[in-house]
Formats: sequence, structure tokens, C-alpha cells
Amino acid sequence: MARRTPPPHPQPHDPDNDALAAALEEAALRYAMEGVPFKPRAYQRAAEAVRAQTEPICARWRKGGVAALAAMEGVGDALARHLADLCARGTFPELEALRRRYPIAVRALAQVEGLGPARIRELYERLGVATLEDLERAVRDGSLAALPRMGEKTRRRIAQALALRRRAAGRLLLGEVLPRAEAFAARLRALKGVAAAEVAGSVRRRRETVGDIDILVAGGASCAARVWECVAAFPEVVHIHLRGAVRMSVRLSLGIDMDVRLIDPTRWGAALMYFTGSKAHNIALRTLAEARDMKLSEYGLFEGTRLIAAREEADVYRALKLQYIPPELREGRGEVEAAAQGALPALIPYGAVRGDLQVHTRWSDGTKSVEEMARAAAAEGLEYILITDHTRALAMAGGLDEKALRRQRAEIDRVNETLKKEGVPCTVLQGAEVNIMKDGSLDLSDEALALLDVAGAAVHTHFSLSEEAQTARLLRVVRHPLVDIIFHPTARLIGTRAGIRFDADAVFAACAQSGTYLGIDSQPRRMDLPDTLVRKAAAAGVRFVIDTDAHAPAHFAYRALGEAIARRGWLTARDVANTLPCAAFLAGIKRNRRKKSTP
DNA sequence: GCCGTTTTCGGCCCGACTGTTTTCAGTCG
Repeated sequence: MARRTPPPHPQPHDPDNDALAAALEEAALRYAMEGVPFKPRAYQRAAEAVRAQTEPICARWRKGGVAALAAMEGVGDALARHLADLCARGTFPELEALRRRYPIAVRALAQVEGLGPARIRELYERLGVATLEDLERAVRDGSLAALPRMGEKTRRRIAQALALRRRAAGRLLLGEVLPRAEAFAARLRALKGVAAAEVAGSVRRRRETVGDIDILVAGGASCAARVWECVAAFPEVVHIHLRGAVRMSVRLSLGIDMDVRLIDPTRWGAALMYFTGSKAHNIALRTLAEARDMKLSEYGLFEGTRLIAAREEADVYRALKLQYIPPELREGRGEVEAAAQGALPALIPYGAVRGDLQVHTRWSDGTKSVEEMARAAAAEGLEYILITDHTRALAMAGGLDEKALRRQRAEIDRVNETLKKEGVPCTVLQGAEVNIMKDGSLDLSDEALALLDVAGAAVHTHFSLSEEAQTARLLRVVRHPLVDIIFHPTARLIGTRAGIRFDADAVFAACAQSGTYLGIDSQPRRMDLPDTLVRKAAAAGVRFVIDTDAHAPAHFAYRALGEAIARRGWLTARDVANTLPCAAFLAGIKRNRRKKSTP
């Protein structure tokens, strides 16, 4: 395994950018609760600016002081000081004062769909609701109904949101966990005597949410002390559950547990398989081994007491007469049978996506200009990006009309010229995230749509239509001759909002027939289409695009999450249109449009 | 609390929808 130089160890207690942004968002919410004007928006904007940074804010502060923080867009003197306080002490005086005035779990409560600052305040003042548990109690005992404007429907909606939340409790988004888990493994890999360190479990399988982190470390018993010491010193570790001979279990400040296991290097592959799972996959493998008079465990594949294979995962799969099964497929969904027949697909490789097809800019709700996003995309190795700002129905996002789109086109042309002159290898295309209205019509005229290089459409409202109405709505869009892509087709938000209900068979069949691509949105909260539906759609003959829905340069890194969904959906590179170079991708769009307009 | 081709004060994103109203508060995006 390649050995890299150790990554710089973060300072103890350095909150990362997400934690800083979360604190500012909490302050924004609390000011909104108190009815303070304008501050909420300013804090919210600053939080977005913090999240959009790729460099750790605390490092920036150490280097350049408060002035370096105030240089960020949307951060002035006051917020720069708050951020410096957060870096130094994890909080700031105003936030503490706000918390004292309303000792409520505002962030948790605000995540319940339908609850905003005003309702949260009302819940607290009239019913003493301070936590999600309090809220659940108020729902159960009916006291919720005492509030004004709290009718049957609103109560049911809150109850549903709480149920969704409960199911997600204790699980975090893959996008939050993956980078941290990989950083932990990298730190351990750098230790003396450690031959390998890998993330296992559901993170390795790239499940969209994960309940814990499993890390395996290959090394002799002699390095246990060194590994445990290193783990105990992680600034993210808040509690040590146990510290044994071969396993250490800790609680992370993230709110989930991490297990670190020491593995005998000669049994590495068998252990990695076992701890990667899933349970269903392991059972399928053990059953297969048994049928061949062998026994499979975390210590290896055995015939009687004779060890057949254990060192590498590939050795074990080979000895079982199976193709190597990539971790993303190990869910007990027929992958073992397929591997036995040599029928596994050649999964789309990471990094295969060449163009990002959903990118927002300051023209609507993005944080950067067209040019800044293009340069950032080029730095990520993207060959083309499609600018897809919101259209006019989404007024909140500064949605564009036909006139604005024409002005934006002129800017995109200028940016392309500049990039070409400088030899920056990234082409900017013009698209839009056209809003799908309640009846399946669009908020842009056909004339305006025809101006775009590529048009995507998306649902942002009317999530709770009946299945019939929702299906009819989607079918109308899918068959529209000028709509090329449906973005985040289910419109779900993991842990917050269930997706829209529609007849997947009918919609997927229509996509396959018309050539309309389904988008795979890589935002950690969306991961939409979800992997199971991706696989179903692919079986129906649908083709896909993967997009990051980038609102800031840092979001281009989500591409790997979208590729992970595609892999979990058994897709090959051929199934994903934006693995093609720009010209070939655009040629495909043209072909699809011709096909759709000739009945 | 931020910001500035309206520049040190006075603006700040706002339209649509939902539910519970009977004229609109609250939420969403």
C-alpha cells in the first residue's frame, strides 16, 4: 500500500468549517426567533461563505488573524471576531447570550419540516417544548393542538417529519463522514509499523448514510500501543468506550462511534471483507463457501483446517471462483450470483465524469461568478460545466427570465474566450434548472429553452401531490422535446423530506423511450436518484448524468459521491452520458432532441 | 451585521403556497 507523508495534524479542538458554519447558522436562527431584522440573513450568508471555503478557516485565522477572516465575502468585522472566538474557544459571547435566553435545541427543531423560527418560539413559550423529545411528547399527548394555526394537517405533517427524523437518528450523511474517515485512516497509515489502514463498513460500501466508522489497521501486536495512542489523541475523539488488545472503540464529536481494529497482515483480505459487509453479502458468501465444503470467516477461507486464502480480498474471491466484487455492490442484491457467472458490470470508475452538469452561480443562488466556477472546475479536472441557474418561478433563488438568460449567455461567451486565451481546458455551457410547475408545465417558454445548450428541469414545490398527479406531472416534462435532463428526480432531502411519490415504472419507461437523462445529484443531503432507483431505471433502459449541484467551488468534490451512487446502481461508464468528452456529449443531446420531436 | 458604479447611511430577496383563515402568518426555497 502506498505510504504518504502524514497530513498536517489539526490543532486540538480546532472546529472544522462545517462546525463553524453550524454555529453561525444557529445564531441566525436564534436572532430570527427573537425577531431581530437583517442579522439572521447576514449570519446565514457568512455561514455559507464559511462552508464554501476549501481551506480550514481556523488555519486561515492563525495565518492572517481577524483581518484575513474579514476579507471573506459576507464577513465583516463583527463576524470575523465571532469566527476567531469560535476557532479559539468553540463559541462566542453573543451566541452564549442567545442560548441563555432560549435554552432550546433550535437546530434540531428547525430541521423538522414545517417548523420555522416563529413556531419554535411559540412551542417553547406556550408548551415548554425545548427538544425533539418534548415535541414528540406534545404530538402524542395532543397539547400541540392548543397552538394557534395548528390544525389537523399541520400536526400530521410534524408527526411525519419526526418519524422520518427518528429513522435517520444516529446516522450521518456519507458526505459528512467520508472525508473525515479517510483522514483518520491516512493518519494511522503514516504510523511506524502499520502496513495498511483502510476504512471498512458502510462507509467503504458508500451507503448514503452511515451509523459508525470502521477502520482496519494491518500490523503486528507490537504496534497496538502506538495505534491506540494515536487514536486517543485525535481531537475528534470525545470518549473512549474501550481499549482492548485488538480493538479500540471511541465516540467522535461528530456524534457517532468509531471502531479501530488491529488485523494480522496475513489475514488482511479476509478481515477487510468481513468488516466491509454487508451482513447480507457476508451471509451469501458463507453460504456459497459452505456449498463448496469450505468455511469463510474474518480469519480466512478454510478447507477443513487448511487456510486457502486470506491475504488480499481478491485472493478470497478468486478462491471462491467469483469475480472480484467491488465494495459498493456488496449489499446482498444478487452480486454474488452475478459474480459466479462472470456477469458483474464494469462499474463506472471514480473520476470518469468529465463534465459537471449542474452548476449554480451568483446569477441565482450560487456564491461565485461564472468565471470563478469555471476556473474551480478546471482545477478539479472537469473538462466542461453546464451553468444551471434557477429560473424565474423560484424568485427566492433569484430565478432568471429569458432576458436575464440572454445577458448570461453573453457573459458565458466572454468567459469561454478568456479561458481559451489562457489555455484553461474547461468549456462553459449554458443551461438552466428550469422549474417544474404543479401541472408539469415549465416556467420558461420554448423559445427561451431553445437558447440553451442543455436544459434540465426539476421539482422544487408541490411535493405531496397524489402519485397519479405526480406521475402525470413528470411524464409531461420527460416528454418535452426541449428538456434534456431531470435533476434530482425524487426531490428528497435525506432525513428531512421524503421524496415525491410517482409511478417509477411509467416514468422510467418514458425516459428510456424519449432519451431524457435522469440526473444523479451528488449533494450529500440529496443523493438523488437513490442507488436502488438508479438500478431500476437502468434496467428499464434509462441513461444518466451525474452532477454536483455545485453552489460553491468546494462542491465539485461531491462528484465522487455521485459516482458512488452510480456504482451502487450497477452503472457502467456507458450508462452515464457526461463521461463523454464535451462534443460527444452535446451530439448526444442533439440526437435525443431530434428523436423526441419526431413522434 | 454587511455593503458600496445609490459608498459611511440606508438599504437589505421576495413570490408562492399552505393551512387555517375569512384577510394572513409562517414557511419554503
